[in-house]
Amino acid sequence: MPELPEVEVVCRGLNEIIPDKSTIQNIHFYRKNLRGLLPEQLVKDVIGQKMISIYRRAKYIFFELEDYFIVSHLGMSGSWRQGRRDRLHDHIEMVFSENLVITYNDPRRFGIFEILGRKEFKNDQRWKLLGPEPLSEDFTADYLWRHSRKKTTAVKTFIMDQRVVVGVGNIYAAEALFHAHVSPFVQAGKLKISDCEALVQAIRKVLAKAINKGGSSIHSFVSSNGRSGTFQNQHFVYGRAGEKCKICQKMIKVKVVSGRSSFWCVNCQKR
DNA sequence: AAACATTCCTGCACGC
DNA sequence: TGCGTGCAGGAATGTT
Repeated sequence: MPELPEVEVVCRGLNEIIPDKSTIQNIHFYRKNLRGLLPEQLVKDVIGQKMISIYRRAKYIFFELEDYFIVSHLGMSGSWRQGRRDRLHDHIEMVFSENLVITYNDPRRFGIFEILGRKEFKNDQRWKLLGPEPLSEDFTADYLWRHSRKKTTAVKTFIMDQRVVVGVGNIYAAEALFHAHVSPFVQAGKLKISDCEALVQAIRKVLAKAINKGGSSIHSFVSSNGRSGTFQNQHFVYGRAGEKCKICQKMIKVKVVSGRSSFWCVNCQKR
C-alpha cells in the first residue's frame, strides 16, 4: 500500500482529524508483537502529553509530543483511521478524548509503532541514513548523478534505495522510470546527466500527482478519512503487464529485479 | 495459489 | 589471505 504519496495522504488526514494541542488520554494495544520497541514505562509516560505536530519524513509518520515522539511506519499494509477498534487487524487505539480515537490497522504487521524520548528520537540513526525528500530542493539531477557513479545496481533498485532518495517504492519507481523514458535495468552508474534530469522531474511529477489524487489504492488502501485514492487509474506501467502501452500501444512487460516485479514498456523506455 | 505495496539482515563475490 | 564494500536474496505475514 504505502509509498510516499499514500503516507502523505494518511498524514494529512490525521492532521484533519486531530486538532492542535489534543492530549493523549490513552493508548491501547491489542497485539504485542508489532515491530518497534515499546517499553511499558514509555507507554505510561506518553499519557497526558500534548500533540505538537504530526508530520511525514520519508515513509514515516512522526507524532511530535511535548517530550516524546511516536513513530509510525505503515509497512506493507498499515493504515490509520478515525474511530474505535472494530475490525480484524485493528492493533492500536490512540485515545485523545472519548469521542476522538484513531485506530491502527495492519494485516501483515510489517508496520512499526514506537515511542521515543526526544533525545533518543533525535539521535536515532535511522533518520540519518535517509536521503533527500524527492519534493524538496535538495533532490536535484546533479545530486542523483553524483550518487549513481560507479553503482552497478539497476536504476530501479537504485531509486528505491531510501539512502538515495526517500519515498519511492515499487509502484512509483516503475511509473517514474516510464515517464523519464529510462529502462529499469540500466546500471545506475551508466546514467547520463540528462537521464538524471528526466528522472528527477519524473519522480517529482509522479509523486505530486499521486498525492493530489489521494494515492494509489491497490487492494485496499484508504486514507484516514476513509477515501480511496484514484491514482492507480493513472498508472502507465505498474500492474499492467500484458496490456497495451498508453503511449505506443506495445505490450507492457514485467520482469523481476532484486526480487520485485518491474513493469516497463520496451519501446518507450530505451534509455 | 502465487504474488505482494516495506525494511532489515545475511551471506556471497569481488577487489585491493 | 583478509578485510571492506556492494549487491542480491530472503524473511517477517495475511490477503486476494
